[in-house]
Amino acid sequence: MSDRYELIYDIVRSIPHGKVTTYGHIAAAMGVRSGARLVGWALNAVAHQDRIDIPCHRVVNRLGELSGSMHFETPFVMRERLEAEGVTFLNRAVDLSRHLWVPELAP
DNA sequence: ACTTTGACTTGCA
DNA sequence: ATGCAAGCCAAAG
Repeated sequence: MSDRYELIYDIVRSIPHGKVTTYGHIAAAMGVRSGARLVGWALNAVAHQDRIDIPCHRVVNRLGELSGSMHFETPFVMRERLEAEGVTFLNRAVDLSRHLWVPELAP
């Protein structure tokens, strides 16, 4: 497990309640140019492991779509969780203009 | 050790 | 506006 993973976990865990962020922003926050795929891998590893303390449902792609929803038990649980937190949806994507949260740069 | 793929993003055609 | 290709890091075959 690399340090980048821990950094990803830390950032994802830092997402405020009712907010969402994107893979690209997380990757950019951790200093990687386009490590968005790493974020996806990290979350996948997280989902497969016991790191359920990480709100992976608050991580969406740049369009606000729940790309990872299909990796949950059911594609609906992710959206329901977000809606339960007060996140509004525009059709199939999160209203990023209202709920997008940009992580701070981590040195 | 090398190749392929993935919960992504950006750029060019 | 839509489609294909490249770039990035890490894990699995």
